[in-house]
Amino acid sequence: MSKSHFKELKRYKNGNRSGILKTRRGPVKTPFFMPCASRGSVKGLQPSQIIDSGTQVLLANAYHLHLQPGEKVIKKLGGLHTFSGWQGPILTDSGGFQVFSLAKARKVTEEGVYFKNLASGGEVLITPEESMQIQFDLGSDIIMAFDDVTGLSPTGRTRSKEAMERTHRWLVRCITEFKKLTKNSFKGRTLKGVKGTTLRNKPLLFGIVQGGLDKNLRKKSLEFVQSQEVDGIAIGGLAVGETRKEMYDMLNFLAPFYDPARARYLMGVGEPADMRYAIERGIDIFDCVLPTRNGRHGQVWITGDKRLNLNNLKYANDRGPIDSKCDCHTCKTGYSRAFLRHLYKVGDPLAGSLATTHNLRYLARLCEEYQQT
RNA sequence: GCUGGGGUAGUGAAGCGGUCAAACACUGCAGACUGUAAAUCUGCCGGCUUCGGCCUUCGUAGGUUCGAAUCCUACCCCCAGCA
Repeated sequence: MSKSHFKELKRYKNGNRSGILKTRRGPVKTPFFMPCASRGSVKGLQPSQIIDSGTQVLLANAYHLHLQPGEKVIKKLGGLHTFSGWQGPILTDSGGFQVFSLAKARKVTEEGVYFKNLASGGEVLITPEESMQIQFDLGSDIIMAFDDVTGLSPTGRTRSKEAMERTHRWLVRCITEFKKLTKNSFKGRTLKGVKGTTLRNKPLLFGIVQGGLDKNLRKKSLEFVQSQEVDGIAIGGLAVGETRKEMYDMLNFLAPFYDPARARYLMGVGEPADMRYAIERGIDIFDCVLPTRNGRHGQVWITGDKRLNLNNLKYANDRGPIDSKCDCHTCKTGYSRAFLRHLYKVGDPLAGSLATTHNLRYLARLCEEYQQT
């Protein structure tokens, strides 16, 4: 970390702030939401459509891209931006979340995590160092530390301390490897592919706070991560089975302790009400599968953070748009709820694309309400 | 017209004397989804229900039997082959 890559433009009384995160692919207004493009694409959408939604940054996944098609292939083909056609900033997740989501098929050791490749049956070891290498090869603009994520369902809260401590040890290893990988990345050098712009060629590195639902652990973890050479602070290990109240309590608790000079990223959260709550407690960045997955499954948000299931029979004759107050491409074009329902019923993937477009716009607009203009 | 095969819930399709309101699949209806093993998964899907059951169904009409979607008879349709 040379100097701060985050500029706070305005801080409001109730805790939220707006700012600019400077990435090597350009500045990004905060708060912002990143859709998941785990395997390189936001399912069903082209980059132009993603841009239209007001989306600034995508999230891709080191684990999934490592398995298929492999970071070496992507690197050879010019990096993930060239490969996928998305020229904006990309944040890559480290594979840490898969320690949780693929818990049935993995073994955690101090060295790293052994994952069973559920497609091929083989075993893959991801270490903190390898995660850094994968993300670096992909051409990530914001690299996430490799962490140990545990669930917080009522019966699965026993590993928080161990996971936090390992996450800290791994963070130190991540930083060492990150420095090694980026020692030839220069400030002020023009990045290939971004014409006419002079940007730093070095990606950012974010550390991740763990600690489960234990406030002492969380505070310790936050202090540890903030003591390290990281460009941003991520809150990990929330929205993984705990109650909404428990998550809110933690966000409230942590709010006073953040370093104002660094961006704060609440990982995995994307329910509008949760985002508002978090933004008002100082969070700048979000990602979540909800707008994309729910969109494919027929659920969309409408004004008031309410959900609507477009598969429902009651929309069969509804000639109105998803949300008459919405300025997304789907609503503005005039696609009716009836037509969208029909597309879901006949299994046309256009339904998912149109709904995803709407949902992404909904979250982007939510963030824009808080951004300094 | 003859010979053979067949008609089962919205569709396809099991069942071939009792444990059948009837497997399974699809469709239909509803729900879930928070750093994507997810265009996936779960529930319901004859009618009524105080959720314990009750009632009406397996082409139609009769019959055999304690008991039939399952056996017999007649009839009505469909399909294949022969005329």
